[in-house]
Amino acid sequence: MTEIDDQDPTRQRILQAALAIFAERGFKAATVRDICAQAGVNVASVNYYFRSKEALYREALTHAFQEAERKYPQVAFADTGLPPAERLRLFIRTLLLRLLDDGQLGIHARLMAKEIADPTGALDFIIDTVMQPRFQMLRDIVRQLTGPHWAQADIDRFIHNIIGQCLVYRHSRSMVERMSPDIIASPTAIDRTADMIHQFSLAALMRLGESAEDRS
Amino acid sequence: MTEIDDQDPTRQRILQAALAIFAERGFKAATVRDICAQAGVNVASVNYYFRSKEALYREALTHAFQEAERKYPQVAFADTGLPPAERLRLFIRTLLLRLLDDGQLGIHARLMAKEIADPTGALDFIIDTVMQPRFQMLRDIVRQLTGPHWAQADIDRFIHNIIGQCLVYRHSRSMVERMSPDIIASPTAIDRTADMIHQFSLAALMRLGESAEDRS
DNA sequence: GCCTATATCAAACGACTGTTTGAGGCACCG
DNA sequence: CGGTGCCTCAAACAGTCGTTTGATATAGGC
Repeated sequence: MTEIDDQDPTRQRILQAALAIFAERGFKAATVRDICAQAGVNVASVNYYFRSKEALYREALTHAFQEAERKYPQVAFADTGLPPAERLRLFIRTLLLRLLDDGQLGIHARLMAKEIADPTGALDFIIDTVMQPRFQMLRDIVRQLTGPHWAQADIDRFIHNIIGQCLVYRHSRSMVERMSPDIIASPTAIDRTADMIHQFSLAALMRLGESAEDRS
Repeated sequence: MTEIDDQDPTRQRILQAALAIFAERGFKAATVRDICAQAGVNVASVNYYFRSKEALYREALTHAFQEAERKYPQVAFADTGLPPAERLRLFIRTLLLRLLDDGQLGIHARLMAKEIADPTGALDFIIDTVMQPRFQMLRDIVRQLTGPHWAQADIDRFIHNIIGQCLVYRHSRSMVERMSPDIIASPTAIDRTADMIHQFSLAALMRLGESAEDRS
């Protein structure tokens, strides 16, 4: 929180507060007044430094992405030298930990999840430039694990299945905590959950790969 | 829409309109004026027939649940005479179809998804009376498929994984449609998607069951 | 000292929200 | 006919939202 010391502290303070509140409540439910209260500045400051709430939101999104890429690059996941099962494990683990981390680390993952659940159109360009290549990488990994016998549409279905297993712990967190209070209560439990998603998905992909091979 | 002809048509019209709009936008984003406009009644009618927007929401939720149970009971899923793999298939298929159905059939599933994603506390009692037994049934099914070697917490993780695979197609619909435009575009494609979630989950559970057996 | 640009502030604006009000319409009953 | 209860309506209410305004303070150049 106190890492950036620009020549413009109040602007940065607004940006940091906006990140936290947008990530927590989404674009529409977040209010300019709450952001300014958390930043300790006047309400008019948002429209002074940024032109509008929407422009602040866009800038917060791109800022969060650049910071995340700079500080926590998905380098291991992108390393094509690693075995595909290990790359899948790293992807799942990183995604889940970020989705459930309430601190600085998870902000951009939670922003993305909110934006995807209730799109404002503000980060279509981020989706095209960041998510598309990442999705393509998942396509390669999954295809390596299942073999060449599945259609592209089914490979994509597998990917959405895997991502969905991670997202459910954020989008349906209230339900998860009510039905199974222990499984995301501690860092150890979250680790185990990430591991289980990986084992679950890997087991599915390998068995489906084998059964598809049999049919050929 | 024109199935219920009570002695009180306008009250029913409000309820129907509320169901559609609440399911589409969630409690907070839905406005009383939009509901009344869709129902073709005055704005004051909501507070006349129901006491408040929140009371209307509660009544809409319970009404949706009773209607869904009456018209489309999860009877096949609950049939313990069926093999567990088939019961799992029916559960996944029914859930996904309801989540993606924009008509009357899917309203209560989409209402639930919205409520779980952004809880108002209005249906805690529904969760306890309806979801808990259903979740317990899933526990039995999954345990039958994996064998007795997994801890209860991990069984629960598998269940959330399965549910998450279905929910992602609603919560992240915009992302799914952007990355893979074809996989939920038609009823045929949705059928295939439901089938793939089932195959994916079944393969995972069986393989994890075998590997756990080996270790014992 | 004077001027200008930048920054901050309380206050207000207009649009929206859920809710309340009070006047009226209408059917029914004595 | 007069009255009673149920319903519907436009209008207004109080609150919140994002945004704008105009005043005020401060710092730097000449």
